Order: sequence, then C-alpha cells, then structure tokens
Amino acid sequence: MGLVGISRGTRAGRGISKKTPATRQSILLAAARVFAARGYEAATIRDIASAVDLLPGSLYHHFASKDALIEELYRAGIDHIIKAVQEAVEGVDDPWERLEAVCRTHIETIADGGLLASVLSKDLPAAPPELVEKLVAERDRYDKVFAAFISDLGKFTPLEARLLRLQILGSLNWATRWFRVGGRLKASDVAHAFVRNLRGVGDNLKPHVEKRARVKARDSSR
Amino acid sequence: MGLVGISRGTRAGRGISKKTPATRQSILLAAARVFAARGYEAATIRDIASAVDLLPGSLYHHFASKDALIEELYRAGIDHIIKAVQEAVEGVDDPWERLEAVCRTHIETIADGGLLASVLSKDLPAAPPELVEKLVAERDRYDKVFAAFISDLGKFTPLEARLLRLQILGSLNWATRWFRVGGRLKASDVAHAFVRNLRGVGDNLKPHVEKRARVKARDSSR
Amino acid sequence: MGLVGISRGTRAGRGISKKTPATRQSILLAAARVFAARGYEAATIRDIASAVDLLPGSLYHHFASKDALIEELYRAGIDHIIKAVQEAVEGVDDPWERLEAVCRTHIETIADGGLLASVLSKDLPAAPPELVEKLVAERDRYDKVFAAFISDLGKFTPLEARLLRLQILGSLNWATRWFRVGGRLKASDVAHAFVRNLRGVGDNLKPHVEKRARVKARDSSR
Amino acid sequence: MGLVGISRGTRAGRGISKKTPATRQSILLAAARVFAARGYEAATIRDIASAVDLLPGSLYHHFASKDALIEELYRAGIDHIIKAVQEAVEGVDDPWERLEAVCRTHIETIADGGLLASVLSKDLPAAPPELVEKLVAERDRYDKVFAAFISDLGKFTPLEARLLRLQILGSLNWATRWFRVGGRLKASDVAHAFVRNLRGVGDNLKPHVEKRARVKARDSSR
DNA sequence: TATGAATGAGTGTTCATTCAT
DNA sequence: AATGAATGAACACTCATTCAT
Repeated sequence: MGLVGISRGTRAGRGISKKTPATRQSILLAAARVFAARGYEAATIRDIASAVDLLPGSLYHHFASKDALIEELYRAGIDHIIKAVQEAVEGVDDPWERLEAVCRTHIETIADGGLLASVLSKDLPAAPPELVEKLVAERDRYDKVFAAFISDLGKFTPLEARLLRLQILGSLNWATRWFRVGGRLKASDVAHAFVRNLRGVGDNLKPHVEKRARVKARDSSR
Repeated sequence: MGLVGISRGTRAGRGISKKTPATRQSILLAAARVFAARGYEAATIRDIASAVDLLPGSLYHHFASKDALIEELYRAGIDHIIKAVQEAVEGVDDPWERLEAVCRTHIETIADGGLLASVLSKDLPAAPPELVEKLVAERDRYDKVFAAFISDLGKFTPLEARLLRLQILGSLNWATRWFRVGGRLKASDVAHAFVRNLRGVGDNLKPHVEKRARVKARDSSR
Repeated sequence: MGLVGISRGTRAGRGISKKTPATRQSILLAAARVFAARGYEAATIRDIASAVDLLPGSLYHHFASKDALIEELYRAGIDHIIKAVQEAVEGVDDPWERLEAVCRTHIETIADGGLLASVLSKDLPAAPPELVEKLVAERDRYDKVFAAFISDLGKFTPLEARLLRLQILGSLNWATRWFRVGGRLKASDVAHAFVRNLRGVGDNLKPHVEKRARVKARDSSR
Repeated sequence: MGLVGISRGTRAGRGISKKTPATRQSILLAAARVFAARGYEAATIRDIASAVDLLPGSLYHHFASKDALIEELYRAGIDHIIKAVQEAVEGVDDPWERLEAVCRTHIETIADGGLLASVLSKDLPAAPPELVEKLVAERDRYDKVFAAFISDLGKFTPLEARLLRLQILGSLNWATRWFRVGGRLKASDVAHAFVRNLRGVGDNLKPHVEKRARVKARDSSR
C-alpha cells in the first residue's frame, strides 16, 4: 500500500525525532503537508526540513533540489490517488456507483493534508518548463484513469467525454478550497450530491434535442 | 467601459498626453496578467513594474504594498465579473439559459488574462490572515450573486443548493487550467456542455427516488 | 526674537493649512520637532513635509537638500540658544547665578521639541564630512559663549576651564534624554542642583591639595 | 576575558582552525564599532557584514534581525561596563576615589569603539517600542549600579541623588563626542577633573543654606 | 509655489543551495 | 547522514531627489 500506511497512522512515532532518521518518505509526507498548506512557492525548504527536525542543508542528502522534491512528491501523489480510486471501485459494478466511489475517494484523498495527493489541486509552481511538463504528464496519468470511469457511463463523443471529465475533476479539485476533513459534511455526501446532479447526463445528451432546438434561435444569433 | 469602478474620477482624459502614464489602471491590468500567469507568490513587483515600464519603486507611488495591490485587484476583479454576468443574463428568462449565460461569461472573463477576474481561480496568497479574510469576503460577494442563479433553477434545500453551486463554480474556476482563449473550443461550448450535463438536476433530486432505491442496498451499508 | 515666537504660541493657526503657505520658518520648526523625535537619520523628508502639509517634492522649493535643511536648522538653533542664554543673564551679576541661569535656559531650550535648538543634543548625522564640519563649527560658536560664563567663575587653567565646560555641557545636553517639559521637575530645579553640586569647584582646585596628597600613592602607581 | 557572557560555550577554542570564522563575537564587535561610528540608523547590515568579511545575508545565520543584533549588543555592552566598573573599584575604599575610578573606567570603556559599551552613549534607535523598552531596561541596570556609588558619597534625598547621578552620567556619556582614545588627555585626567569639580557636593548641600538664603529673593520671584 | 509621477540607489531580509567537517 | 556556516541572487520596500506640469 506504500505511502498510504505511513500517512497518518504512524505519525505518533515521530515524536522520537532524535532517534528516527528522517527518511525520504517522512520528508515527502511533511512536504505534502507544507505544500498543501502554503502552496509550492510560499513553502520553503526550511519549512519542510524543520517539519522533520532537519536543517535545510540536510534535505539535500535526500533530494537533489526543491524541484526534484516537488516532482517526486507529485509522482507519489498521483501513484497514491490512482491506487486509492482503483481500490475504491473494486467490486462495484454499476458505473454511476463506480463514479461516486471515485469521487468520494478523490475528495478524501485530496483533502487530507497528510496524504501526498493534496498537492494535485494546487496551482502548479512557476518552475522551469521542463519540470512543469513532467508534472502535467503525471497528472495526465490520473486523467486517463479517470477517463475510463467516464466512458463506462455511456456513449460519448470524445469531446463530450473530455468536457464531462474536466467538469467533474474541476468540482473535485476545487473542493480542497472549502472541504474540511472532520467537518459535518462527509466526502461521501459531497460525492453523492455531485454524482446525483449529473445522473441525467446520459439522458440529457441525445433525447433533449428538442429542448436544444428551442434554443437554437438564440444560439445562431451569437 | 471595462474596468469601471477602479478609476479615480477625472484623471481618465489626461493620460493620453505624451507617453502613456503608468496609471493605477494599467498597473492593475498588468498585475492581473502577471498574477494569473505565475500566481501570487511567484509574481514579483519587478515583474509587474517592468510590464508597465516602471521601476519597482515607482509602483509604490500608486499602491502602498504588494498586498494592497492584490486586494484592490481582487476587488476590481470581483466587481468586474459580477457586472459581466449580470449583463449577460439581461433579457434571458429561462433559468437554465440564464445559468448557461453566466457560465459562459464566467469562463470568458476568468480565462482572459487581461481581465482582472482571472485571479479568482488562483490559489489565495500565503498572506497575512487579515488580507486573506478580505479576499474571501470579496469572493463571497460573487458567490452570493451566483447562488441566486442556482436557486432560480428549482426548489433546493440549502445544502443541495450550496453543493450545486460549489460543484459548478469548481468546474468553472478549474477551467483556467485548461481553457485557452482563442482555441477551437469556445467558452460557449464549454458552458453549454456543463449546463447540459446538469440539466437533469431538478429531476434527479426528488423524482428519482425509485432510481436511488435501486442503489439503496449499498447506501445503507455505508 | 525671531524663531522663538513662532514655536509654540501661534501653532494654533496651522490648522488652516490649506491657506497658510508653508514658509521656511514653519518647515524649520517642523523639522526640529521631527529630528528631535527620531534623530537625523531616521527622520525623513516625508515626515517633515507631511508635518507642514506638503508633499516631499515641495520641500525642495525651500531647501536645496536634506543636508542643507539640517545645516540651516542647526545654525538657527545655535542662534536661538545663544540669544536665549544671553537674554537670560541680563541683569544677573553673580557669576554662579549667571551660570545657573544659563543652565536653566539651556535645558528649557533644548528640551522643547518645538524649538530649534533641540537638535543640539542629538547624534550628528552620518553626513558628508563637509557638512559635519559646518555643524561642529556652529556648535563651537555656542561653546565659546558658554566658555565665557565659565571663566567668570574664577581662575582656571585653559585645560581646567575646558573640562569644566565639557562636564557641564554634557550634563545639560544629556538632559534631553530624561527631562520632560511639563513634568514635575522644572528646568530651574535641575539647573539649580547642577550648579549647586559644582559650587565648590573654585575651592576644590587648589586648596584641596592636601586631600589629594592622601591619594597620591595610588595616583603615582597609574 | 573581555566579552564574557556572550559566548556560546565550547566554541571558543575552535575558531582558530583555518580562517577566522565570523562568529557571533566578532560580529558583535564589528557591530559595536559600526554603530558607534555611525549610529544605529545610519549603520547598515552591509557595513557590519563587510567589516567581518561576510555577505549581508550571512549575518542572519547568527542574528535574527538587525534589531536582535542591537539588543544583544546593548546587553553585552551593559554587562561589560558593569563588570568593568566593579573590577575598577575593588580594593578602593574612599567613596570619592571609588567614584573617580568608576568615571575613569566608564570613559575608557565607552570611548573605545572596539568595546561593546560604546553604544551606551548613542541615541537610541527609532525602533519598535518593544525594542526600545528593552534597551532602556538594560541601561537601567547600569544606572542602578552607578546609583550605589553615588549614595556612598553622603546623605542625599532621592531627588538629590538622582540628579547628581544624571549630572555625572551626562558628563561621562557626552565624552564620547570629544574624548579620543590615545590623545594626550587621558581618561584618568578627565575623571579626576570631573570628580574634583564635584568634591564639594556634600558641603554644598546642607551647610550652604546661608548662601542659598542669599538667593532666596530671586528664587521666590520665579 | 506646489504637485504627482518617476527615479535609482540602497535597506533589511529571505531562500535555495553548497560544502567542509 | 547530518550539521553549521556561508553564499549570491532575489525580494519587498524606502528614501532623497528631480522635473514636467
């Protein structure tokens, strides 16, 4: 299960900081929290280092640079969320239920500052383009996974599918701005509402031609 | 008309004199572009200044600080988008069509780096809490306006309405990450797709109890 | 009486700032207050300008530079205190009483932030040496005046006289650090105490040789 | 021994290794010189840094801020001068001789730019009030020590004692303005003259009532 | 005389990074 | 693996000063 298990459960053990050497894992985890809290730019190497009781310079024994750390964090985060959603849909057959499970997992994962994937919803760093490209490539990996759940829902044109995916992902990622872990609103509630609101999609696409015809006049005037 | 509400009275007619003076307006516009491109943290006063052919220090003749600039930019951006969506729905009666017009305008406005509202979709700065509070308050102004268009769609509980609003706003704001002005995909296309996908919402809420009953088994297991 | 009369009495009239043009005099006065309060370095042209309801740039119609302003302020301050002490001793015959009057006036003058001489007790600015030389030369003018009151007290060698003068001037100037105008301790009280404590000077110089003989052993070992 | 109380334990013996490392000590010393020469405001971090062959930013490895540096310097200076005067009076019994020894030491200490205490005679920085309060509190520590030497001289009322102390301290601190180490005038000469001039104080206070009676007429007219 | 806009040098400070120990 | 010291470039911001209007 990789990073998942480290995230929250074993954190208690970190109190013995002087003994436990700072591993790449614990640094990544701390970095995830700091990046999630302050963004890529505002987060400093000092912040991250001090979160694992290290001096800034010592981080460089584990990561070649801040950018390298970001890159690895991003990759680990994507790995993590992909694994999480795949586990979440195991045994779920109905495609809409699958989508709802994915959404719930996405929100849970992303909203948990202790988990690496939280950075997925942050503005990308104003970093060298080559780094940004890599991050985008990582994100695309998840997008592809997500796209599969979309196409399970019905017959869409590529454009329809793409827009639906972006619509849902936007809603989900934006949730980091307002969703609070431990609040009275659960991730499952949000996911349920989001998916329910889209439930008609399949119907809305073709059958509603008549409705759309009604609008045509205005459309053509644009 | 554009950025109405920011100007300072009669100065407008004077700028044309010899060389375009770097007014607060042009600074705000440049700042919007820079902030939109690089985020609040990564954007430097130097960037903004050089974008309007000023030395960094000269900016402080117009704005007391970077934070003050951000605040004013944010306020102007909210003013701008509120005005824009209100104009967009004038004469449109059908509530779904109104929503679509709002979405289209939101995307157009936000995706245009030259327009102030682009900052709305950016991560908030890791700034003094008092500033962040102000920015959130500004955003809330727009949220209220948006909420009105939601409640026009039908009868919702407060929670249903809130989640629907957040769902849509998330989709829209996230669009700054992938929507490109001038691309082959128009804002109106995106808005149309987004709204169409939600068209069933009203139906999905209550009438579809039967559909949901189908799912109940899993629901109760949660 | 020159600047004296302007200092405090007529300040009420400054409320009509828009009408009364800022004169060199009122600028000097404001500068005296600001310099006295914050020191030469920490005081800014902006501070001074805003104290007379001017913009920084406008000051340069009255003074060529900050240094020029300092210089003139210093000169005016020295003029002022010289005039003040000379008036204070008029009609006073006893040399010790004259000294006391001088001390009282010195403290009063210097402790009053509204009066120009307050700057006399401030650290000299870290300014171009040529300016510093001028300021020192101004100070010397007052020192000469003061020296005359010292030599009236009795027969001193030049060194004795010089040290006594520096001793007294030090006490007086240092008073700006702790003496508060309007407090329960009056300048006259302080002056009286200072002078009284020195009253024996004349006697102490020669007659006390025997006393000093007692100390000789240690003295010679130095 | 010198700057005892500032060091950080066992680091002392290590500095001699290759090239003198810019320790807190040497920075403090350099800062003392720079502050003494130019005042708190005019002295820049760059001045101090370059005096110990460091880059400006490197100072922040040792001190959190300019203010923190000032504060520590001030404290060290007060520690230093207190220790110095206390050592100077060891074995000296006559209270007037003790005072003279204190004065000599005060002048020597304060006039030596290399020693930290030189800053004691400088205008306080126009710094945040909390810092100024701390500095004043430090100065008060020395004032208390000094006050003890005053009260040894005879029976004074609190006010008499306070004024006498302020009179002497003023003379001494002012000496930084004119006293030059290495000049033909020695600190011991100055201290001797200062104390001698005050030798009559005890007599002047009570016995001289007749003299003061003579003055009464004028006194009451004030 | 006064203003508002701009300058350019300089200020304290931060930060990712390096490297000898 | 970790530290402590140092770097150098950059940053937000200040300030005395200039000048067209």
